[in-house]
Parts: sequence; structure tokens; C-alpha cells
Amino acid sequence: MPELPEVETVRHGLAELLPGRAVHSVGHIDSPKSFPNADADVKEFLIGAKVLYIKRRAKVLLIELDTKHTLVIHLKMTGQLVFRGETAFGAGHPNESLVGELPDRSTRVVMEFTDGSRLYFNDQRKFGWIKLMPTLEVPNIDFMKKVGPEPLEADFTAQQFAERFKRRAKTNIKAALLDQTVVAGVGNIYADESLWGAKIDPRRLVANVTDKEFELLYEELRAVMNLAIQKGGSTDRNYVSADGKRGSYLDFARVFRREGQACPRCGHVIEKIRHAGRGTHFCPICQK
DNA sequence: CACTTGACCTGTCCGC
DNA sequence: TGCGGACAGGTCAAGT
Repeated sequence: MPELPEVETVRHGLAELLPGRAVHSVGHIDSPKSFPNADADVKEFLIGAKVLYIKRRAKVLLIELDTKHTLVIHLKMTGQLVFRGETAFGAGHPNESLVGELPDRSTRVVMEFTDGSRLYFNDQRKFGWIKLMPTLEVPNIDFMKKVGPEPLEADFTAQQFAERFKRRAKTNIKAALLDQTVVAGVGNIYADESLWGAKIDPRRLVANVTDKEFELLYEELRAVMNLAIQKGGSTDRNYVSADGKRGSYLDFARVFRREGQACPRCGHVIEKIRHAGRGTHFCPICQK
């Protein structure tokens, strides 16, 4: 579910809501897998800790605490982080929220702050997780060491982008785009959308993609992700922002979840196939 | 090392 | 209406 634009939207929402609040208690409603830390660490470094900042790297959220510890959070496919304060967002604002009363049956962890507000970690499929670790150790996680550059950073160039793909020359361009060690944060939605924008067939071998095409793909990926952030991300069924709202990018999507509809560029019918292990949407005529 | 596939879970939707 | 199977936005561990 959440790709870079969705996680960035959650990060931005939490950054408005959490800093300055102190943790009062943490409840494991369900599934120790969702929050596997030893209780001793939680007691020592989480309970009583004050939230400093919320950061993001790739699709990972980082909640930095004043105990030199950080909550590292991955939402994977169906994770949600929803904040509820004194004025509940859910009740009375049905048009604002996709989630209702909390906790609900997919709530895995509840963090309560000293002012009574709460952060709910919901995750239908239980793939997501929260880990508490020393802030200085976060860069040493395997994932952090391997993950590629942030595609929206101002100093990330088209040349660097093209260069990153060389290691995956013998696979197809879609699988390479989804590879987090090539570029960070791209998932199935924005892979399909950016390949359509660059008029590249998702099945093409990386080795056969030209420099010119990489440059186009770079521009399209950044454009699509920036638009998605502006629209609060993409909500298919699960994803919501920190205040429980849907994202509206899919209203603007050109191919994702649009199989059977006309390609906005050439009018041919958009197809959906299974490719690189995932549902893949593309226009078989104008994506070469 | 590079590449592909299956596993992790729950829920939903589609065809019979 | 019931039931089996496929599929869902992400990452790893295993396999070749």
C-alpha cells in the first residue's frame, strides 16, 4: 500500500500532531510481531519519552524521541497510523475519515500520550512493524545501508538515476524500479504511472532502455510522486493519512487500476497483466 | 552476485 | 448463499 508519497503524507501529518507530546502508555492490542520489542526497553526508553521529530527514509517512518531512541515504523501493505486527539476526528466527521471507531479489529498497537491523545497502529495483514531502537543505530539497519537515494531530493540528478540501474541491467525495467536498492520509495502504483508517462513498456529489459528514456522516466517519476504528495497519496482501500483521510491521487491516475479504460494519450484500451510478480497496468500501444 | 519466486497475513471479490 | 481460488499497494529469505 503505502509508497513514498503515502508515507510522506503520514509523516507530514504526524509532524503537525506529535512533537512535544510525551508517551504515557503502550498497549499491544494484538500480534507481538507488530511491536516485538522487549518490555524492558519500552519501559526505559519509550514510556515517558517526548516526541522530537518525525522523519522518513524510503517507505520507513522514524519517530525520534528525546531518549536517544527512535520508533522505526514500516506500514508495508495495509498499515495505518491514525492519531486521535481530544476532538475525535472519526465521530461527527464522516466525510473526513475512512476509519471509524478506534480501536477496531485491525488495531495492533495503541500508544497513549500524557494528554489523553492516542496514536493507533492498524494493520489488517500484519506485515507492518514498529521497532524501538537507539537513534544512532538506525543507519546501521540492513535496509538503511542498502536502500537507494531519495528520488525527490533536489540534488538527485537524472544522470545519477540512470547510473543506478546499471546493476540491474538484465532484469526488466519495472522490477528494477521496484527494487529499493536502486531508488528509494517506488512501489507498484508509481512504477506503473511513471512508466506510462515515459512511454516505456514495463517488460523492457533495463539494458535496452536508452539514456533519453531514463531521463524521461526520471522526470515522470518525480512529477508523479510530487503530484501524489500534493493529493495526499493514493487510497485504494486501506491507506489513510494521520488524521484518517483518504488520498485522492487515484482520481488522477492514468493507468493504475484503469484496465479496460481508454489510454488518455492514444485512446487504446489499458491492459492489466501479471508481471514482475505484480499486477501491472500499461498501454500496449503507446508504451514501447 | 543477479535474478526469480514464494512466504508472511487477512480480507474481499469473482466464478461456479 | 456457499465455497475455492486468485489477488491486494512491500519486503525478505530462499532458490536457481
